[in-house]
Amino acid sequence: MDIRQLSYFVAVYEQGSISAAARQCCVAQPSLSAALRQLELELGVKLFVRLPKGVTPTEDGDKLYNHAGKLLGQLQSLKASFRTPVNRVQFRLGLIKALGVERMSALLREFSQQVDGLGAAFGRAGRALRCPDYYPATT
Amino acid sequence: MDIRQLSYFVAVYEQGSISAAARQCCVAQPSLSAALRQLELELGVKLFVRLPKGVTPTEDGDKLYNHAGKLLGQLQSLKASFRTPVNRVQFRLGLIKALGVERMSALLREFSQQVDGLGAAFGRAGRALRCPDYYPATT
DNA sequence: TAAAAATACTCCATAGGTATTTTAT
DNA sequence: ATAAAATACCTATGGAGTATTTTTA
Repeated sequence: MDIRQLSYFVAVYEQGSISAAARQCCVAQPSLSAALRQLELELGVKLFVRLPKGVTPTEDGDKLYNHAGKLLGQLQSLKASFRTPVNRVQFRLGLIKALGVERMSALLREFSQQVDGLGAAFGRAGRALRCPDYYPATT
Repeated sequence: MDIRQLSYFVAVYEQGSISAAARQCCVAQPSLSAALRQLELELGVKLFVRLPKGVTPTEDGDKLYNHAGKLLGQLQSLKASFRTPVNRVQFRLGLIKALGVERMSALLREFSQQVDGLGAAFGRAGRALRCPDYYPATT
């Protein structure tokens, strides 16, 4: 069990649908299905009943949701307590799809390295990630 | 930030040494060093001062330790609330090093699949992991 | 029967290992 | 001088993707 699985679970719980949660989390639907399966396997309980139109939590699902909410909340407060209140500077960043993921990613990496303090906000310059085409972000 | 990093951090904090914590967690010392570096990078603070004989927490290290303790505690209680209080059966399991990790791992996997309910206790039959030779478990 | 979930694969980022060098008192 | 931490490099596990099939009211 890890943070990732729990936050995916929460998203599914709140959306009432794995696909909708996938759109919200900007990951592919099978990734969420897999995470959910792991969680159910580890806990040894079914968390949702699968219906042809989404999912609904079981009693165990409800129970986990309460726990998970508190836990994720605490993680948030932990992060918040360390986030240095830097003086923020507004800027715009234009990106076009035609650039392609890899090149765009490289540009962003270079950019974030040149702007001092941005690295900390982003964490490390990440890998090239794209929101899956199949699941456009129409939350 | 994830559970793994936080529990490694706690181990280092409580042991006062990365190497000692590595022995305790049964992972190699560089793995802990890496996790710690990630955490410090993400939070943007130094968590320990490195001394020739172990490490001592900074003020930020102390702060994180309090948060992390609560968070890990909550995770524990979450797991506990789902751990079905099965009727436990005692048994012994003999293993010899000469078997080799892969074969031993395969045997354990087969074994845990045959014993009903053991899978849940183990989680999924794990990958072949070995406690590094260099860091024998002399906690 | 149609939308959602599950399955079957492929890929690559990264956790973890070994070996070695650097650090700090 | 020496024990601990950091660095360099490699392997392989598994998270995330795409494509497709299966499920269920």
